[in-house]
Amino acid sequence: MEENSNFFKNAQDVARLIPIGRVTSYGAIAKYLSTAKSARMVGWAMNAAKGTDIPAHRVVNREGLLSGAKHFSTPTKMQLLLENEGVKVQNQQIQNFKELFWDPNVELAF
DNA sequence: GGCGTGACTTGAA
DNA sequence: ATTCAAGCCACGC
Repeated sequence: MEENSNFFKNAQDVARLIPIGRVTSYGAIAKYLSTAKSARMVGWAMNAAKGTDIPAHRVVNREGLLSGAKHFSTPTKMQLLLENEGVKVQNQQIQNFKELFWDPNVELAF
């Protein structure tokens, strides 16, 4: 079976729903999937999402830091992608993170 | 098949 | 406020 992991599929699906110029956190997605403690798996799902149409660069940690930037093709790719969407990033930290934060639990409102 | 690691988060001390 | 510990589960060795 290759698609038995709903978690991965859902996480990737949610990530794909992130509006341009917005960002979210692994925990937010994990919590949306009722698995708040499995935030790490979201990161792994993003790892699997690389090379797809999934904007993994819009997913950061809870501090607004581009923790996963080093896993991109280039460490600066993530920041460039975000800035390309109008998101200000400085020193791997998203500016206005609180305003740009896109919470699936709220925006999607279940 | 066990052990360590990891794109994290939360809660307790 | 900061630091420490534990939980989660897939993947590689």
